[in-house]
Amino acid sequence: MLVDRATYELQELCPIRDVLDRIGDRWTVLVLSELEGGTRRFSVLRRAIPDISQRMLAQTLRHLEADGLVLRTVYPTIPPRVDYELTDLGRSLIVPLRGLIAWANGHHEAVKAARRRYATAQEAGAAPPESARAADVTPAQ
Amino acid sequence: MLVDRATYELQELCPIRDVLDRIGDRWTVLVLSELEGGTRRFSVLRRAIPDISQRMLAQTLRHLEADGLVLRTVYPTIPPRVDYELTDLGRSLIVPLRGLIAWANGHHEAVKAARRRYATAQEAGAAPPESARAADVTPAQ
DNA sequence: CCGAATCCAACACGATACTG
DNA sequence: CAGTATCGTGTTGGATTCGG
Repeated sequence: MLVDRATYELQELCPIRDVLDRIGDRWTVLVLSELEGGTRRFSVLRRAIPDISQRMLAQTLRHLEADGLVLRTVYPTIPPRVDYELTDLGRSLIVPLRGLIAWANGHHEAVKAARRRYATAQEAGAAPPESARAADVTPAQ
Repeated sequence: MLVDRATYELQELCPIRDVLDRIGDRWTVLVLSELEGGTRRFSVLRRAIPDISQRMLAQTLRHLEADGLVLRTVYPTIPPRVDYELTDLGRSLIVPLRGLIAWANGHHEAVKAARRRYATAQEAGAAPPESARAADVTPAQ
């Protein structure tokens, strides 16, 4: 069994869900990816991930810091400057993450193809041939 | 770099996000875990994952089917019977997933410890000593 | 420059009721 | 047995504004 059911049923927060809740959000993996290249400043991260909002970047970094995956260093200069870098724990997460990313890149086309097949199969089943449409009584709303 | 930025910026849906959106939801990994043990009927899956609602189980299975990770077989008997099983694509995803799960199990304590440290550090900074509380001018609301 | 606070829309999820 | 339909709710994330 993939997941340790006993731990899960004890309700003491399934470790898998705990981890997936984080890496499953929209930006965490992208931020980890940037930090893999070394220490980065907040503004550098923003520019590197153009469509992340300030709010989400700050939130994502705080979560990563709280989980001990990222180290945050504040330099009380003017203007202020904050550096972020992976901890050892953070770097250790990158290893299995790489496996998942490799799978995603390697099988994304297969997944998209499956979705197209599924979508067309669905309309074929859900949408009757045109000759029958006029008699369709199910209301659109 | 962990994530293929070029693909990401082309906006043609980053494969990583596409995969994480799915395995990041509440039930997908749990369902995959059950199906790893072999073919399962709908009702068996429900009993195996006690706190999943009928709605979420059906939805999760439909997503997995659409993505080509799970094969759905309907037997038009009375009462009806539907079998679910992993496809080859689904089984191939389980491999990297296992790595992530191993990390989660192996480092969950470290993450929880980091969170406790972070939480206490936060209250220490946010909540001034009692002697100063009376003079605190920042309104609670 | 870094980030907190607020407001708001979209959606994931659960509970319940109903169907073939 | 195996779902779908509907409703209500909490959470996620984006836009904007303010502060140190």
